[in-house]
Formats: sequence, C-alpha cells, structure tokens
Amino acid sequence: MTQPDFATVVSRWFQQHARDLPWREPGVTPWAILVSEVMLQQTPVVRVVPAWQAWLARWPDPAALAADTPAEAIRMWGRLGYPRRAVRLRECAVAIVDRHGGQVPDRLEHLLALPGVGTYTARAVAAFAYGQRHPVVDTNVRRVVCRAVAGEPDAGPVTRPADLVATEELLPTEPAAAALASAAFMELGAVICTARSPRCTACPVESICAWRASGQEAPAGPTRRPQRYAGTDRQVRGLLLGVLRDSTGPVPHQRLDQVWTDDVQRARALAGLVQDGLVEPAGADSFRLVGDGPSLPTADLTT
DNA sequence: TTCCGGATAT
DNA sequence: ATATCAGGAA
Repeated sequence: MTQPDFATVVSRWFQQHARDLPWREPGVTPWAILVSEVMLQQTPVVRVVPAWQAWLARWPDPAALAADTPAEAIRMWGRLGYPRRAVRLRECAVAIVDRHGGQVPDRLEHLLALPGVGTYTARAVAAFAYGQRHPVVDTNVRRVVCRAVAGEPDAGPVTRPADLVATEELLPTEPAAAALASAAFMELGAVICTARSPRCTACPVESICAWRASGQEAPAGPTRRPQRYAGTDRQVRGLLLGVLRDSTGPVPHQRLDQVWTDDVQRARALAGLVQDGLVEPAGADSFRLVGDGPSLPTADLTT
C-alpha cells in the first residue's frame, strides 16, 4: 500500500470509462466468470463475447457441461483457438462437480487445482467472482505496473513472483476495492497503456507515471518471442481439427489426408491431437473428436 | 523453455 | 509480414 493513490485514480477512471462487457454485469455467476477467463486466455475480448454467450446459453452451470461430451465442447469452442482449452474447461466442470458439489470453489488453493486454471485465472475468479483481495496479474497488469511504477519500458513475457508482489502493494486494503482496482488495472492496460501505441495523453495517471517521467514514450520490442504459424504443426492441427469439427462422428483418414500434403507432418499433427485428448481413433481407418459417438466396449476386443 | 490457434491491427 | 491478444502445462 505504498501508493494507494494509484489504485484510487485508476479505479475512478475505470468506473467512468469501463467497456460494457457482458461478464461484468451484475448477477453474473462465478461459473460464467470462470468461462470468460478461460476464453480470454490469449484471446481478444471482441472475439470472446459471442462465444461466451453461446457457451453459457448451452451450459449454464458446471454440471451441464460435465454431462456433455468433449466433442461437443470442442465444436462449441469454434475457432477461438487453443482448443485444448475447451477440453480442459469441460474437465474443469467435471472436477467442480466431483470435488465441490457443482459450485465453483472460492478458495485460491482449490481454484488452482482445477484443470486449465493457472495463476492468473485462479486469482481472477477469486477476485471478480468472489470479491477477494488478490493481485490479479495478466499481460496488461504486468505492463501497466512495470511502466507506471517501475518506470521500465515494458514487462516480461510471463508473470514472476515479483510482479505479484509489486501489484499486491498497489491494492487497497478493502477486498471489494481491491477487486475493483484489479479490473481497473487490466482495463487501463487493454485500452490506454497498450503494448504498441499507448495513449498517454488520455491516461488518468499520466502525471504520476514513472515511465512518462523518465521520458520513455516509444514502446519496446516484442515481449514474447515471435510465434510463427504458417507451415507449422499448429496450422496442420487446425486444419485437421476443422474437418473433424465440421463433421458428425468418425471421419475416414482419406479425408484427413487431403488437408496437408506432407505425410510426416500430417501424421505428427494428428498424433498430437490424439495425445492432447482432442481426437481419438474410431475403428480401423477413421478418427473422430473425443466422445463423438458411442465408444467401443472393451469386451468387444476379444472377438 | 517450448508448444499450443487463429483473428486482427499496424 | 508480424506483433499482439485477461495463459496453461509438460
């Protein structure tokens, strides 16, 4: 609490300029907030909004998702990217039903133990769904705190323990105020203190920003190593999964062979999808999304 | 550390 | 063309 003014100023700005995002509306359940946080992992807000609404219309609580198949979760995920999130989110729903009676847990320790829930997401749910006081540090908050407080040109690619400490010291004592401040920090990084073209003239803390005071206006280079896509296994995985997603039930491997000419890379990509729990063999010559149809009874293997 | 999607803005 | 985007897991 070395700089309570910082959180106060940003929170006040947030209350006047916050984007009207659906998961911020009153009455949104912890489950809906958890779904939003998982979808928002490495995915821009504008792409998440429609997917979030459709997902919750179909599975309004963890039990509903847990009762459906991984295949349907993968289909509903659509083209959000990183489809393993869809499988993990369903596994998360199963764990919530099994361990917590179908209610999203409110303890950090229990949240962290859920599939697909890491340091950021656990703290985000604890703060935004349950109003607890935790530093919630995503890429936006890292950048904001690094710039405005430390005066450094930019943050690193991952959240370090020091980032949590630095952010925690900015939070108000009152839990509700701390949760509000966390949302405000994220919003500031997303809308004003952006990675490439920060809008410092519109920033509510311009006058107390260490980064501005040091005269560093130009953003630094990439904070994350460049991720190529064209020609990588990831592109091939996406193509394969696209065919399976748009089909019903098993797909003959001949159809999958058409998405990529390199046999070795295509086979490696398909094996990866199987390894990751997204795809499974169906009979001798076909593959399908996991759980997309009746599974073969193990007893039949004796015939 | 590396891998894991895919749309969008610059 | 490429950096970015409310990260997580092996």
